[in-house]
Amino acid sequence: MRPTVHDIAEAAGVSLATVDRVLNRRPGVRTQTRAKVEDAIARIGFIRDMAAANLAKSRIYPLVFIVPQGENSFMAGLRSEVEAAAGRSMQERIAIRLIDVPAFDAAALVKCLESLLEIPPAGVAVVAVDAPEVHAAIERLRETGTIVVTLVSDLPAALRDHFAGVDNVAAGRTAGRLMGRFLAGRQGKVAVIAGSMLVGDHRDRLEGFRERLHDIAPSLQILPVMESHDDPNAAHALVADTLSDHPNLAGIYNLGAGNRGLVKALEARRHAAGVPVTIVHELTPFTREALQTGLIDAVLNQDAGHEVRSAIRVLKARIDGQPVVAAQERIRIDIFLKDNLP
Amino acid sequence: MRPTVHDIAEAAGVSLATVDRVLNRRPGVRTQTRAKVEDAIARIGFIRDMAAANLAKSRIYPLVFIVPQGENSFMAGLRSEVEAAAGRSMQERIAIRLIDVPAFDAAALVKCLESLLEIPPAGVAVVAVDAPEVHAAIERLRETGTIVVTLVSDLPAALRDHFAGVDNVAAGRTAGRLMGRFLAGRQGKVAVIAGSMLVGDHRDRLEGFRERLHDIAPSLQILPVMESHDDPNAAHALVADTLSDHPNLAGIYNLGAGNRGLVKALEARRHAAGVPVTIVHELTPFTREALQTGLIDAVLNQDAGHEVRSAIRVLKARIDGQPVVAAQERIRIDIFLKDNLP
DNA sequence: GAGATTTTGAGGTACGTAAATCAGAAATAG
DNA sequence: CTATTTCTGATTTACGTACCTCAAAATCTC
Repeated sequence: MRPTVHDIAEAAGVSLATVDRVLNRRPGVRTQTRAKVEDAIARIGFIRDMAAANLAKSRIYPLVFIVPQGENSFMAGLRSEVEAAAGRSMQERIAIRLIDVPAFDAAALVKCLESLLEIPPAGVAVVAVDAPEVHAAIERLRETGTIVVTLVSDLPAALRDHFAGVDNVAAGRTAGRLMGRFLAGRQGKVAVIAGSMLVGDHRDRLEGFRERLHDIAPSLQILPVMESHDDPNAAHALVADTLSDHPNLAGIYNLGAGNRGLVKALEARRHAAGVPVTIVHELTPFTREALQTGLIDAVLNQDAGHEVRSAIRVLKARIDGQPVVAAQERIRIDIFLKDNLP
Repeated sequence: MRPTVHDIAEAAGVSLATVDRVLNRRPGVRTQTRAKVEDAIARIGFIRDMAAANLAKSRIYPLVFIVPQGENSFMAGLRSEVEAAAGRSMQERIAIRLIDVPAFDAAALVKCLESLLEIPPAGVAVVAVDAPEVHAAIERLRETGTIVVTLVSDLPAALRDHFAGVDNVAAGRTAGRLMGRFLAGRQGKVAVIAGSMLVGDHRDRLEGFRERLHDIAPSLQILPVMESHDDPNAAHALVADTLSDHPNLAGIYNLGAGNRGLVKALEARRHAAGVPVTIVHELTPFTREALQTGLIDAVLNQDAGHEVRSAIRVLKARIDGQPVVAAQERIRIDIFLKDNLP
């Protein structure tokens, strides 16, 4: 039988009340006695039954998810995953509040974070904007004891408790390798579209892509990076223009959102000779369709559902001071081809 | 506040005892009364607090994992994931028994399944061998109320409650596409090595590979399939022979295990001109190393840890008659290149 | 309509932990 | 050596569900 708090009390030769004081970090225990109890806990291998503890506390974990507003499919998917998780809140003893903030807006994010200071939730998951004022706001929040995990977009590691997202440099390298291999030995030009070079993720992806493509296929020439601001219309214009400027374009890499526009521009040239190898990020209804019809060659994806569920698991664990199954919480860079679509 | 059993009693105008009889399918309730209670449950949206229920029952879920013996790294990894999960059994209220059976041996598997009939566990996860006698044994086991999920290798859907593994036809197609794209427009021969054509997974992968490679790169010629019986030494011999018979071999696809031998054979030719494009299955220390050094071009992988954890989650849910988050339980076909290694 | 049978109610204990109260013991200060 | 403060023990209630017993009520049988 698994040891209980009573067994600790017996093993340590103290009362249940004292064990409780130690376990729940309540004051009024001498260091000596505390050590005795902690020793007993280690000796008999006590593991707190979290289910029973939560029952006794009638605890719910108040969690806040802060997600950028905006039309793009990935963020919409992320939001709906958060909502789905909120729907399971009863069973999981969590209470999720989803807050929308304007995208790429550090000031708005700071304001949102500050509003949490009044009644700090137990945990916060935030799609971070990497700016000094945001750093400061998160620091203040964490000082209240709130656990903070970054979602999709990271901050320097010291500022948050965990990151639920992918390694974007590696994602860029992966895109670079695929581009290089798919264009095996060919010469030509490759267009790169970013959302905004002010965003960390996009910078990381570009860095990785450049590095790897240069390694593998030095004969390919990367055109100057264009910025779509994650807007489908802008992406459409950029791609259409590039395609008419460079009829023999070898490849296109869109490391931001706005794939809807990109696909539209490609579609217009569907039957032209020499369609460029196209690699994009995030599996959405549009990219899925384009992958299936062959307009897009590969989609690199981060699974928003996994990210949300992982963030929740990690938040709960960290709030309870419990360990995390690291391998389970690593978000992978999925490569989707037409054949391994989920 | 979330509704409790007391709320049901009140809403239905019956006593707690009756609610309990209905909830736990105990006898002695008139159909009429039962309906009243069930109606109240639906009306107030009662969701049983499983944590409290399990606490009251001091329940543990007795689970059995049946995994093939054998040296290959993938199965060893799978076993160690099961053991890791068993190590968390305290916290998750599960009791896992891990049973080894000889690989690809239907009779041994049947014997093992039959031995479970005496004290049927609540759930069984089995790496299935697809044979009629196995079907029958699993049917008998399920008749006792045991939930059965297949792991890695599937059976016809009607025979099991769930499959925790990947779509192997899709995996084969994915390999075929990668091979075709990496060999863009080249002509030549592609060698395929299977473990055994008697195993469903391997047949599926081959089917998918052939189909897709033929679509994409009809100029490539697939050599007759060789069988390694998942033995590294056999794989080594097969690859070495093939390489000397076909010095200009364009590609190698190993859809079974035994990659250690394959890598060794490739290594011997490392500095020869025209190393073949090599695609294999399952990320192990050997394939990871070979991917890193560039001997292997791509590894298709199924994450054994995910499969085991998913199997456990599904077993627990099915045992309790609870719903499953389908998206969370879909095991993906991971494509690993040198750049997106976890 | 009496007796037998089935169905329902009321109440309790248990699971493992949290959290509180209050009395008593031990340590520290003066 | 008191007076005070700090620690510790004993006990109780609660969380939401399961499961048990015993009695009472309703229904069925002849």
